Amino acid sequence: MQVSRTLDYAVRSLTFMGRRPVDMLNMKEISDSQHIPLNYLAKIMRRLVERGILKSMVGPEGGYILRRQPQEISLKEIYEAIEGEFRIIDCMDKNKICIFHDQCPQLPVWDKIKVAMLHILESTSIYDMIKNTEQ
Amino acid sequence: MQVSRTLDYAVRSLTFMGRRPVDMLNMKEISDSQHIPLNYLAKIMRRLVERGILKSMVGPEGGYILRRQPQEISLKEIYEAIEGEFRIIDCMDKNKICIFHDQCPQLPVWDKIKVAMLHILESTSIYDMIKNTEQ
DNA sequence: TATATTATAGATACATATAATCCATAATAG
DNA sequence: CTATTATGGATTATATGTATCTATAATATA
Repeated sequence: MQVSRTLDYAVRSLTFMGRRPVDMLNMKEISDSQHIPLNYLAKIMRRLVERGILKSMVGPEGGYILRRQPQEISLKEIYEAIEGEFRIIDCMDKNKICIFHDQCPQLPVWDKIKVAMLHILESTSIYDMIKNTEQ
Repeated sequence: MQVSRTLDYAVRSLTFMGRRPVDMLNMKEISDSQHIPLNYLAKIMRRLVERGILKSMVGPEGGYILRRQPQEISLKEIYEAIEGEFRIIDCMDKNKICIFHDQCPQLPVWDKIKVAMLHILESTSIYDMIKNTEQ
């Protein structure tokens, strides 16, 4: 029940970029400043581009830039870009039905937790996180 | 960010036992009815005994029984018996300080989620879960 | 047009955690 | 005494997460 390092890397990069939302930043700048292995960051950035969170440009002076305002990018989107659909136990997936599924005593609790978490993830934007550390 | 199968096994076993709170049940009964590998269940049971959730008796007619009423055992206790202290990101642990710790934009969000989850885990007992599936 | 710089793509390797198995031992009811 | 049950620790297997490597495609600018 832990936030993966990969998600941490993604959030780190995006909050860093959110502080300079008009600059095109290349992977090396992000990798160096945020202490993320360059090649690993490359894979993360691709997912964020695919998801429509970032725009990329190849070539000299190229790099990445947020596609939308920091206020318009939620933590839920970032989570889903990295981890896929939000689900805290496999059997929430209709395809992975367990024999106890229909009479499972636990499922309502996990669902309640899921709803509470999703609410926080949805209502938190990159901007909100940046504010956290600005005085 | 997923509930481990081990925790699922533990909750499954305890809700099963909570339905027959006065019977001494042996591992084989639990393992068979709940579809949990016997030897793996043995390790789980030990942790629940150590934690004071179960009482065990060795020998013929031995087995396990809840130490307290189902209403008195929270999901949080079960979680902690299996996974240790509740923490959704490593840097919440004082020993694993990250260089960004003091000015981390993410930490307040993860903490908010942690608090919300803990609240649900604390306020849910074995009895509450059993009720979920009784008509 | 050539070159240096940057992202993209996929394959591969490595590390760590989770899940499962196995075997020997201790306790105890009958 | 014997069969039954839990205990304890060692070991193995599997899955997932993390990291690395190499080659390729795009493009600014000299």
